[in-house]
Amino acid sequence: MNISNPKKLNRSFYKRDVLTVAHELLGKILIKADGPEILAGKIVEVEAYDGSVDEAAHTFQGKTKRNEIMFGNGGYFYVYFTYGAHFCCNIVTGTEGHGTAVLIRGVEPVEGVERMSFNRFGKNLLNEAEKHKLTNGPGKVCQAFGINREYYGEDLINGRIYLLNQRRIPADRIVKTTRIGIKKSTELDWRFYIKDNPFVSRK
DNA sequence: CCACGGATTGGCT
DNA sequence: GCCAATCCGTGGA
Repeated sequence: MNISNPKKLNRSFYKRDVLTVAHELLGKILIKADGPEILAGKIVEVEAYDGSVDEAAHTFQGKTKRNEIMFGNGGYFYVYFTYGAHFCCNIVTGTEGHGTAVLIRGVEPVEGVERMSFNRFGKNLLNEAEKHKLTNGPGKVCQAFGINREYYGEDLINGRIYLLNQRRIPADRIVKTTRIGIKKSTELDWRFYIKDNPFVSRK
């Protein structure tokens, strides 16, 4: 594993402003350690959501059973089900009462590629040319990692899912654009991705 | 109870 | 590029 500084991110990292955390999440390693097998991937694409100003956020219309984890402290996992088929996972940010989170839209596999391929396609990937299809999208990341509603509310400091610190991606390697797949608050440039990385869902 | 539509994906034109 | 598939959370009656 190509990890230079394998230290778990702590609570204070997540409790900051959602846009700051979104930026800094790029390049960090997402780990799922549930049982003997480790799955790991470098975060390459994210989107920020903030219910206080952002109509596209699930928290915009107040607290419900589905979104309540987003209103708690940062450093927890918000997993939701959508389009009758897909799970998407988010990193909750901020402090108590802030309905903010960062959607993980793309990761570059670091460890457990075989398992990810099996989770996605039911078989081992054959060609290098298709490898990017493993995890270049929010639903794909969850399917590859086996993330479902069982992980709703997982504590990223003491749980089966956590992040490892890595050097910050330089600003000139980060692209900032509008978010994908939403109909409201489309003017906000709250999507961030690592330039030229093949595991970004789209330009 | 019922209707609506979604932070997506993959297949087909 | 377009569009159907397919649950279920949410809100209103």
